[in-house]
Amino acid sequence: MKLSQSFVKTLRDAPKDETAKSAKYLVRAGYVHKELAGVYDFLPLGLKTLRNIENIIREELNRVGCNELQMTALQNPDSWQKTERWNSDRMDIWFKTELSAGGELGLGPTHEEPGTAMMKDYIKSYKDLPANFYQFQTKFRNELRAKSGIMRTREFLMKDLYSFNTNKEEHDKFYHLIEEVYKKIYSRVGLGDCTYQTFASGGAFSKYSHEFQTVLPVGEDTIYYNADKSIVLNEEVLNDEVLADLGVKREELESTKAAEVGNIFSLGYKFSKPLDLSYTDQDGKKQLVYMGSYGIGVSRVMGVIAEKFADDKGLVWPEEIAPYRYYLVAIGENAEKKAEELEKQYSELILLDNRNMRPGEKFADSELMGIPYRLVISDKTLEKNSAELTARKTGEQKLLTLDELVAILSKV
RNA sequence: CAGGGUGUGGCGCAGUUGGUAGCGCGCAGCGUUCGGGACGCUGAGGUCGUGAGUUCAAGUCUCAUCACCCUGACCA
Repeated sequence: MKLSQSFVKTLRDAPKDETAKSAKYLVRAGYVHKELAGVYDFLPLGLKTLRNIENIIREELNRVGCNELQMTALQNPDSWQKTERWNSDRMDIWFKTELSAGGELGLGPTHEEPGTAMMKDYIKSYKDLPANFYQFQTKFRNELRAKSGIMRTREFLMKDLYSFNTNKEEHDKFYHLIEEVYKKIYSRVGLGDCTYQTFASGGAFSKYSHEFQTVLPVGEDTIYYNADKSIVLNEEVLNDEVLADLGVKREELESTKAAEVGNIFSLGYKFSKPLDLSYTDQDGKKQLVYMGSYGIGVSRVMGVIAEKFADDKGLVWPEEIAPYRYYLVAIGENAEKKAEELEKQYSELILLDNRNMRPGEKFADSELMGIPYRLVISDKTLEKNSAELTARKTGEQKLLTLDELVAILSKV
């Protein structure tokens, strides 16, 4: 990609209505544009980053046999009324609207109800189970207060997965499988070292749920953990009963701030019962479907990663999710020619800064944008038939011959 | 939703006791520069969030309202 083709400009000053470090940089570097409080446009670089995270999640879910589909954002009140979640007293984050022809509609904040209702058409027999589906879907939540840039918004991209099983035992196996999948996902997006599976409130239908929390000073949650971090729990379930269940003492736990980057829930019959999602078992008897739901806020994960790794010069993306892996700067006419050739061949990997600017500005932007590696080709490096490679994260620099460079580029 | 704060060119800000609205960055043109956010000259761009009111006169005072930010509450 050539930067000269982009309409996006980087900003020297952060807009004053952003206070989160990640939000300031995401706006300055041209990844996102703010429409309203908690409502953001994803610009080309931002969208590419978001898609990279999305694709990692997709790959890992598909690997274990999950089915991707897409449901609607517009919600029929019917199924929500059956679970009593249409009522704003029970769900105070609804965006509701009306049909011109009459009748109410909601903008989906989550999809348990429509997903359960939909599956009534496909699950009839024990032979139809187990089943699951997931989607990447824009969710709408009328939060009283949006904050922290793209980490807590009113419109956001979420991966939601729903599972349907004959009984708890079968469900538990899937639940544990997804636990492992999630760990792999967080590891691949670069959060593996600082993300923990925690015990959290399970609501009315199960004792616990699990959250995945990334240690982050500006996180909204407080988590407690023991010495080897084999036990981690959310502050909301820090009580005597839970401590007894987990076999730890309060004094053995330390606390830290963290941001929730995912959750997994055993739903049991909470939705299948009111919506009557059932199957006929081997004995010809009607049984309720045992359900689970598993969410990852994709755009929030992007915000958490931005917040986690940004330094005083700007964003620092882990390699797997960066919009481009190399930021290429050419100095001098011969170098420019060489750079154009490289960009043409590896346009998915290389962001070529061919804007008519001085090198210093380009270097600063490469750092602001957080591209993992900066490549500089100049008349000087060309004398040695080489290019200079600088790692964004460490600042480490080395000279590569052009042959070595091409070898690296072809391998990615 | 409670408490607090902020609204002035695209962005960041200044604006005194009420008296013709400024600066930096950015933008446009010309020239010199070109490995760490260059420089000179010229120029464009603002009903001061919105609406009422006080006054000869309001960016400035009063009231209302909207938006945005922070803390809290809320948060499958």
